[in-house]
Amino acid sequence: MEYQEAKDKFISTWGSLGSLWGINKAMAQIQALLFISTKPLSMEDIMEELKISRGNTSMNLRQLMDWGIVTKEIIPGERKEYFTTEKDVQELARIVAKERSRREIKPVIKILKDVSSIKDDGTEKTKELIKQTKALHELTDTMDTMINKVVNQQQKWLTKSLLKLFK
Amino acid sequence: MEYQEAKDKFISTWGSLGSLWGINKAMAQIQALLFISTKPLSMEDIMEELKISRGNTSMNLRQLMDWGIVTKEIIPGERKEYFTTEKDVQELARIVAKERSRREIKPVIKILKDVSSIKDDGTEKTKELIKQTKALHELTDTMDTMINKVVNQQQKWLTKSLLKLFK
DNA sequence: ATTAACTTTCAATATTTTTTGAAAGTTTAA
DNA sequence: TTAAACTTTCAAAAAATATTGAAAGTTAAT
Repeated sequence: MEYQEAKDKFISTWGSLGSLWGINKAMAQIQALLFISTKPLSMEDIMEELKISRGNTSMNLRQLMDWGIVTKEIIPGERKEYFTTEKDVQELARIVAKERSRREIKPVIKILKDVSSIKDDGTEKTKELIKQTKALHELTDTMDTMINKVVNQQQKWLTKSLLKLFK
Repeated sequence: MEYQEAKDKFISTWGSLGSLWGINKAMAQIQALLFISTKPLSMEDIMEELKISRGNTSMNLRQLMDWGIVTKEIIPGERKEYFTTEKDVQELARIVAKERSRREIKPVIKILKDVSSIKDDGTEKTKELIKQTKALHELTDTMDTMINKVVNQQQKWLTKSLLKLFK
C-alpha cells in the first residue's frame, strides 16, 4: 500500500468512526488529517485535501476547537490561520471521554436519578420503573466514573496494570 | 413526578441516548419500554405506547433480536408474539459492549493495523502516518481488549452464580 | 383447503442532519 | 481609510436516515 492510499484509507475510516465518539464525519476527517500532518494546515489546505466547502471547514474547525482537540496556530508573517490537533493519543482519549461525559452522560445520569426517585405508590409498574431505572442509574454512574478515572489518572500505568491483571 | 411522566421521560431520554450505544431512536425506545414493563408486550402494545407504525416496530424488534437484547416470548394459547428484553443491566452492558466491538471496533483496528504497516519510504510524512496510526492502533486495541476481558470476567462470574443456583 | 390473525417487506414519504456558497463580517497592511 | 485577504454566518439545497402503510407473506385453527 502506497502512502496516498494509506492516508485516504485512514482519513475515511476515522471519519466514519466519528459516530463512535459522538462527532460528525467532516469533523472527524479534519481531525484525522491534522493528526497525521507534519505541519499546521490552513483552511485552504483542509478544504482542498478533503474536498469540502469553506463554510463546512470553518464550522467544523470551530467545533473541534470547542472540544479542545484542535488549536489555532499563528504563524508569524502569515495572514492565514493555521490549525493543529493534539498529537498524543492518550491526551486525545482523555479529552474525548471528558467531553462526552459532560455533554451526554452526566445529563442522562441526572434524569435517571430523578426518574428513579419518584414516589413509590405501591403499584407493581411503579416498583418496576423505580427498580430498573435505579439499576441503570447505578451502572451508568459507575461506568462514567470508571472511564474518567482510567483516562484521567496516570493513564499509562493504569492501562498497563489492568491489562496484566486480565491477561 | 407521576408515574406516567417519569415513564415518558425515561423512554425519551433513553431513546435519544441510543446514539451513544450505536442504535437508532425507535430501537432504543422499544428497548426502554420493554425494560420497565412488568410483562411481555405484543407488537400492538408497543405500537400504541410509542405511537409508531407496525413496520417500524417490526423492523426495530428484529434488530433488537439480532443484537441479542430482545427475545420473542411465546405465550401458550396466544396467537400474537410477545417480546421481552434482558432485564439485568450488567448482562445488557456485556451484550452491547461485545456487539459494538464486533461490528465497529474490530474492523477499524484491522484497518489501523494495515495502514500503520505500510513500508517506510523514509519521507517525513510517511514516518508521521506510521507513527500516529500505530499509536491509535495500540490505544484502540488496548481499549477493546480491556472491554472484552471485563466482559469475560463478568461472564465467569455469571456462570458461577448460575452454577450455585443449580447445586 | 380456506380463512382469519398476525408479521414482514419495501417503495414511497417524511424527517433530520450535513453541506454548500455567497453575502456579511473582521483584520491587517499600506 | 481603503482595500485586499481572510473567516464566519446562515438560508437554501443535498444527502442521509428513519418512518409509514399497504400488499405480500406466514401461521394456525377450523
